[in-house]
Amino acid sequence: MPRLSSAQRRKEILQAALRVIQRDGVQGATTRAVVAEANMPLASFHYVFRSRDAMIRDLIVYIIEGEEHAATATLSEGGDIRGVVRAGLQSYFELVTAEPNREQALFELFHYSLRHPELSSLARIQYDAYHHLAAALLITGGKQVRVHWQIPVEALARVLVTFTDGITLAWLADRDDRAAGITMDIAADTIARYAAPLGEKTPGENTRRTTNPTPVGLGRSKENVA
Amino acid sequence: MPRLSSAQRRKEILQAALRVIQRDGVQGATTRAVVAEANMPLASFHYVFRSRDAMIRDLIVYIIEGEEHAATATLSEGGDIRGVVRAGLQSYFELVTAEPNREQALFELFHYSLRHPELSSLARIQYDAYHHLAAALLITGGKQVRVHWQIPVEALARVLVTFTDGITLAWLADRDDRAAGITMDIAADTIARYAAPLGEKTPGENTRRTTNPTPVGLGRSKENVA
DNA sequence: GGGCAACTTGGACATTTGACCCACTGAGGG
DNA sequence: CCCTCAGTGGGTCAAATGTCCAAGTTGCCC
Repeated sequence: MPRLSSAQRRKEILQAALRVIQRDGVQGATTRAVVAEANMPLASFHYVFRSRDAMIRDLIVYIIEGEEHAATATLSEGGDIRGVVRAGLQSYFELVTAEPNREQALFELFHYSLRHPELSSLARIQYDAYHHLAAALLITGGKQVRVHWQIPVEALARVLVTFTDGITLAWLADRDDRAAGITMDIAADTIARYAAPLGEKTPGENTRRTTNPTPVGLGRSKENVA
Repeated sequence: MPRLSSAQRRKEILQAALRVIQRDGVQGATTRAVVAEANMPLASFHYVFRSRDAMIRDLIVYIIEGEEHAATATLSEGGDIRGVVRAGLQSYFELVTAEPNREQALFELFHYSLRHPELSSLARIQYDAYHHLAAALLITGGKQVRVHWQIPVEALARVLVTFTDGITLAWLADRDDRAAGITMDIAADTIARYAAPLGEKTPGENTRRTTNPTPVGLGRSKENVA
């Protein structure tokens, strides 16, 4: 076994752990399984990580960081906003079907975070990252086809993430590509409905746009929990 | 310890197991933890269930059956369709906030099913149940305010489940009631958009309805996996 | 070249956990 | 009254698992 820096070894262990979790789930990611996947002696594990829990924690952080990098390339060019959104959803979906185990792993890690109070902040961070990413995509996508959003992008971003989560879960359950496609059609319609050409004033009613969506944000809602 | 029928004992163990899972997660539902929760000797467990895995399997079935019963009472009366849908979402959401651990437990059990090939059929059954339930709600809800659905209810039902899943996940992560409310507003708009007054022909364009939603189901989609 | 810090590793240990076993109890039918 | 059988008790086993230590080894700085 070659001599490695702690940082390098740490990274290799994390990557091995992710592979194991994709294959066998979070439960399967025992210290022994991970070091076997990484081709290391068991003792190397605790040289780098204080405990298995600490490793999982670092893994989640590591994944979140990686997540933010990727996925900005899903934007197609040209067309109308509905088409852009639909294409973005499609390319996300193809990622899911190509690597379903990866998505499962992310969900499991998410629920793992929720279960462990000391990690629950990571669950929030994970979703904040998703929401920011979605908002960024909406903004650049909107600019690309010269529309603006009629409601705060944060709200729309949340809707987008809601769709991707829901679509992914249902597909993981029944692997029904066609049904997922239909849901994505509707999702694209829904998002596109809140776009308006850039020059247009907010409640513009001229072109082929629809009647104004019901004002949003006035729903009865309880207090926001800290 | 009173003498019980096998069926009764089975049920008590399953309920205890669910309580344990809500509290400590699927991992925490060891045979010993479950029988402790149920106030039974360990031997009773293996008297009723062949193995822990068999118990988990039965538990999932048990929960799915219970799920189908409940939740039909979430329909409010009167108003427009958008209001009915919104109110239904709200009452679902209040269920989630009241018992977040229950939802977490359901998700974890779902992912547990996905991980174990011999249980993966249960994952599909679980979502089929959700989709049927949602379709039934849409149908009765639609009748109540005298509208029909312009696209197959199966598709809309899937969208509804997509929303509830996504909303639940995001809320579990950040506990943001207000954001969830906004997403529900949009969800209600989205669903309501595919409703039309009962007398009206399909592509009716008279009242304050919007332009026709983009035809759905023509999206590019790959083959449907068995 | 010596020394020191960083790194590596082969075991070992305590716990937890699923599963099982076998003798025992008691209620109810014959 | 006896006998069957559901249910109990408590102990045992083997496997899996997280954690740790103390003895090695390597490379680099003085």
